[in-house]
Amino acid sequence: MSALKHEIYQALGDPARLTMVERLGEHGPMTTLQLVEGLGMTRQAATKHLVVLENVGLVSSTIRGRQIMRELRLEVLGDAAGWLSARAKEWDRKLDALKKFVEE
Amino acid sequence: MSALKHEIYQALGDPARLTMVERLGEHGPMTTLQLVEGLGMTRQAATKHLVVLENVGLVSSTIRGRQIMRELRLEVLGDAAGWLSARAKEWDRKLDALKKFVEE
DNA sequence: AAAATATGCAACATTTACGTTGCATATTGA
DNA sequence: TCAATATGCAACGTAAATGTTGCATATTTT
Repeated sequence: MSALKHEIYQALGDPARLTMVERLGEHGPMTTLQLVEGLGMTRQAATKHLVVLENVGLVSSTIRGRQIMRELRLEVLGDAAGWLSARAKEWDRKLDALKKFVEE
Repeated sequence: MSALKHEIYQALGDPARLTMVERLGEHGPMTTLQLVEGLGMTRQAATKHLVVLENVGLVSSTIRGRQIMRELRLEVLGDAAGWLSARAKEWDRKLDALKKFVEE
């Protein structure tokens, strides 16, 4: 599932979802019930968040018997991070050049 | 105005706001009216988006007579980009180690 | 087979986000 | 001074996001 740029950041822009992403990054694949722990919400609410993350490609799911393992897709996260970093650097150069131009 | 991590991504997670950030990065400081051009919304709507960007520190404003110059704060954007990149790399190592451990 | 576990799905309530219209205010330029 | 420009502020409407409850289904485990 490929997504527009802003959709990735929108997905990361919710505290519960960012926490889930962090957990998946720190501890590897886990189930809905493991992910919902301590978030202060129901399993159903957590599932909705996971669907959002899945829709933008940040998380993938694999059925394991009666449970579903959710996994962080680092390529997608890496792309989002890379794009932002590249823009920040690019704009830094551009705005610097612009500043010097104005000062002349 | 310092913000929680997810708030920065939430701010970037709207197409109109991301476009504004891109414009400010590409062309330097500009006014509300310049920023709203081509976005297909009223000036008042654009102002609200700019307030969101300002609240998370991504944009700063300076009054210039009857107009307001909006400026991209690259340090803040760089921090957000850096944090995401650092996590992506860190988790890549961790999950790789985890994978090898499981395979044994 | 029965109980426990892990999940899906749908209806619903509440809040937040996004955008509009209308009018007020301040600054600039003719 | 008067018109044009650039903006602020508030009320309002609508749609989307977030969360809940209740019940159904599928898979272990005992």
